[in-house]
Amino acid sequence: MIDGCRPLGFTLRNRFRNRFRPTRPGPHPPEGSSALSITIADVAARAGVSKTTVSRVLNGKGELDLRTAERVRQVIAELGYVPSARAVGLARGRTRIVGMLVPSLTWPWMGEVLQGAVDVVESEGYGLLLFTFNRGEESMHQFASQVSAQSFDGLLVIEPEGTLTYIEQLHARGLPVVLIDDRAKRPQFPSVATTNRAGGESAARHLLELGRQRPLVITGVERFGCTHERLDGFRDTYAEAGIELDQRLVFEGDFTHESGRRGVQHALDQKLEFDAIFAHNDLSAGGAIQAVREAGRNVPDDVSVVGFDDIPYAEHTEPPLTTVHQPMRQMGQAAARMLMGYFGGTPLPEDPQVLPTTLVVRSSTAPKKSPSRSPKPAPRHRRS
Amino acid sequence: MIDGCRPLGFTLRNRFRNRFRPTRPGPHPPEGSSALSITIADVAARAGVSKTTVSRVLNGKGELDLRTAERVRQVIAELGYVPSARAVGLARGRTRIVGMLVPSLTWPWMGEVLQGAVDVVESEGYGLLLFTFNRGEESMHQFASQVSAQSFDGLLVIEPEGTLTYIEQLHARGLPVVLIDDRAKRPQFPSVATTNRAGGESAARHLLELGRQRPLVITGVERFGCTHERLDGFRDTYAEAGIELDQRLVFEGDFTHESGRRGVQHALDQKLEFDAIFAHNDLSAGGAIQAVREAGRNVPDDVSVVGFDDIPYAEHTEPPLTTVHQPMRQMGQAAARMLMGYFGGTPLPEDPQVLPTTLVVRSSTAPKKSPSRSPKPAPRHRRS
DNA sequence: TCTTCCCATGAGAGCGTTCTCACGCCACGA
DNA sequence: TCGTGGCGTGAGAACGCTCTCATGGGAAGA
Repeated sequence: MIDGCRPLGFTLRNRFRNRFRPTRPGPHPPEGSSALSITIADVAARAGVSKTTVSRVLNGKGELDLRTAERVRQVIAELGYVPSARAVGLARGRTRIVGMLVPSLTWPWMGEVLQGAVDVVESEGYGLLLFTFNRGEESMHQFASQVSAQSFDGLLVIEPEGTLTYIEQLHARGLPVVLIDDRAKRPQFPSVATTNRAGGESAARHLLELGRQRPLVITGVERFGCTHERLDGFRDTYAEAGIELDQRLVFEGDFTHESGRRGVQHALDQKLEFDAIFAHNDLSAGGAIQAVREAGRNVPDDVSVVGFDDIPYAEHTEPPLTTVHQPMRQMGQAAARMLMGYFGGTPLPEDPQVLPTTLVVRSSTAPKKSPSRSPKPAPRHRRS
Repeated sequence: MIDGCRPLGFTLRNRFRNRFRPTRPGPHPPEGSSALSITIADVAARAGVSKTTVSRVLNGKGELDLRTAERVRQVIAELGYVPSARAVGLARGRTRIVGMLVPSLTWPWMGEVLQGAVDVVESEGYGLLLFTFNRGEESMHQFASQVSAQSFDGLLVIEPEGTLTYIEQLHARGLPVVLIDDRAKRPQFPSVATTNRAGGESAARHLLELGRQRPLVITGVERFGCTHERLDGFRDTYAEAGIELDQRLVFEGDFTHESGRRGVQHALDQKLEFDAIFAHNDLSAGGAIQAVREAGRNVPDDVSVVGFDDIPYAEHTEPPLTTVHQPMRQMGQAAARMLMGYFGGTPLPEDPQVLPTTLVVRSSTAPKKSPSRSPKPAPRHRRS
């Protein structure tokens, strides 16, 4: 009666079942008519046991006779039965779905984070439900209503600007939330972050080692915490080497390619000397490189450039960009793992889990070649 | 008894309800004890009507007294009630979730497609459940089981290589599927595609208009349909202008930056003349540009370069890349809209919906400057 | 005034699971 | 011989909705 195509749980009849609901013959389909889709009851009947027993086999709970279990398992395989996610969700009160809220999907490093999160979530048999903040207020409403509808068990979030308070409320009200923190916000709930400050430091150290004493800094958006952390780390490291950053050489950018160009242009217009650039992301670093070259100066010799993020683009600038790698994929993974761990019983850590940045040296940086002013190529801080 | 924090549907008690299940006092919670989460029954009780009536108000079905409806609506607002997605799903037999299966999330244009799909899906009040093929066989198993569990109502898919047959099976068995076709596969089910052939043609026409008579072609992966379509369109257009492509100038690439460099290198090594390059994607176009420049030739004057895709990187190559724009976001939107339409009653179209590519002219192409051989700068096909 | 019909509403089955209890059976010890 | 206890199993409530079918009351028609 029931054959071949069952394992997928979709049959043509099933598909139309609720849309073009046929008049039902009665409360129960006539004895012996084919089931619309295999349920636990079908398995139970065929195996000659109760639904309870089948459920026990499925979930490995309770003690049951080995032979019974084996028989049930066989029937399950035969029929290709898979429990309905909807029904399990309702009965258990959980969906085995985690939500993920992101500001936009088109940011250059977003794919990495997403991939990291998806990998972990999937490998635990969970699903990843995606939400974006692309349509502003309306997006937020949609999202809020999905939260209320309890469509998912936990939330991974890269904060859309200005929604932190709302997310904090969700957390306070019991929704497990893990923030993937790209802006150094340090929220009142579990999060995964990276070492922005140490990243700035490593950029500075690298440039100092190359003998670069007058760096131009093209920052990120001023209101983001990460901008300050990156700048502070950079500035302090230079200060430790006895070099105070020239305030005129700190240019506020906005993470765009264009702002990198503008930063360089500005310095050039003001006739400010600089032998290096630290840009707060790769896009603006790329813009900076182009502007420098168009001004007839060489990268990396005249001006060495360091970026931040290490997006794929960084490999393809001319010359390939030395940059501070942010472990975006790992952050996605870590956040997802935290949430999975929580579902498994491990409490969520209060403190942010911080993953280290690493400096990736490519060809946009090089030692300063015996400049006319300073007789020694080796920078001061390396004398020991 | 019920206050403040309810609208979100999450309370601390609710959260632990099933995990650390407390011994229940009995089959029903004691009379008057606070509900764990507001249900339709709570609303019904408070409004002095039956669950049925509340349901009718929610879904706008059936005829009901205006005042009753108003009263119910008010109670719903007061309590901040939102129907449980799980329960609705079970009762209706649908989840209001669409699945989306993609090979990888880190491809440069994937974010665009995803964003397009998410936007449409969200605006219809659906959710998007994301699956990737990143972990090969295992991914596919996970995915298959979610399909069987009927976790979603329909599927948007960018085909992970080699899974077309499987997807076709799903479709045949009644799962609504729309393919976002990035490789010109022309499957046996609804899909959204783009004009690869016309894209190749427009690239050729543009180069011909610029007087470029010896183009080097760096193709995509040979086994992809899109590679052939792009090449055929390009070749045929040149043929129409009376120029047969030199077979030695057709280099098989693999869509990587590196393969673009290799293509140019190869032609250079073979001492083959060329005054233009048509690369089958932007990444390889970028690599090609760099190789050309490193060989001491100028882009666009000595060699004009046209790419394909129009990913963000194309704006930032040096010089900015002229390329054939693929409407990835629109494709995502169109596919999602098809599926939404189907849920609304419109049947899925049999034929692929084809969205046009457009040529985006930037600075990597320029008219050929009075070359020594040909006295006329204007290409032949423009004489009319 | 008595039907007839429709409109607004309610009771409750059903969706496909999980989980709580209860029960029957058998071995074992007294 | 009769408890006693544990193991394997089953009945059926609960999860929170939707939807079918039944019903009561009033307006309209005879």
